[in-house]
Amino acid sequence: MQRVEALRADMFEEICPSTLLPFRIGGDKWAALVLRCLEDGPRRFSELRVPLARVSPKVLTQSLRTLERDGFVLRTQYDEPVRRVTYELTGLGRSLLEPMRLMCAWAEDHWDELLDARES
Amino acid sequence: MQRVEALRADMFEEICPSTLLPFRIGGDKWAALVLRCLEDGPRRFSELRVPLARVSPKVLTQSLRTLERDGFVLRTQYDEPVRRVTYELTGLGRSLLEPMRLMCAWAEDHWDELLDARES
DNA sequence: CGGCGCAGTTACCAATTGGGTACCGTGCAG
DNA sequence: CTGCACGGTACCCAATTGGTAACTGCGCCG
Repeated sequence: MQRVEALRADMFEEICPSTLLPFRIGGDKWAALVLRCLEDGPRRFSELRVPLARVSPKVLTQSLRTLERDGFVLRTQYDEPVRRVTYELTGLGRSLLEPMRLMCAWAEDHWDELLDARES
Repeated sequence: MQRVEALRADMFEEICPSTLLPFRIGGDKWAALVLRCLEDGPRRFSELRVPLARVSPKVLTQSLRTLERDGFVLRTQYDEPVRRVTYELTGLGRSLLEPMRLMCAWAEDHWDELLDARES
């Protein structure tokens, strides 16, 4: 009944030793990962916690609040008896995905050079 | 006799309320500006201080050292009797300029939306 | 009634970042 | 001999970031 696939717990297992990358997207450390989680549509808080298990609820909330404040994410609270909240990309947020992909492309292209530089 | 134009003191006067931008390039706050100063060729420490007058020498040194460590900038010390040091972009550093320009383009395109979001 | 899932919040703590001010040694120019 | 430009260091401090652990209130399930 779900419109899109669930997020996988290992979504960020292998990628992104992100300290190597000379880019940062969004205000804080986890913003880029959150944005990627929202690519396919709205997600609930607890859905986001699955791939971002390494991030404590407090920190995830912080990240989401900042993203909301800056207009990249829309938070919606449903007043069904049982509490439900979703987060989704705004137009502005979605427009960030393309630059993000370009940066990932850059990083892939220059991966070896980055590693070389760090070793010495 | 200088190969390229001097850097202007007002180079960064008007632009970049950079806290608005959802991007960060390089490890620290000033890295992006330093890279832009080196676009046209090697520069001496004191040349860099002109447009970056707001940045104390200590902080500028930090920034340059990080950029050097990460392989984006090459530091060269000349053993002429009078002390001379230059900084220039490496190939890797130069390759960062293009993504930087893309991000600036993105920022210009979405400037209004960014402002709107921040106001509310 | 007990406990669980949801969507957080609160209190507290440690590390990192960012920055100011002052100072240093060398080599010239006057 | 004095002083200045150069390319930084040394020392200290404040703010921000990132993080843990514990707790909250609500509704539901059994």
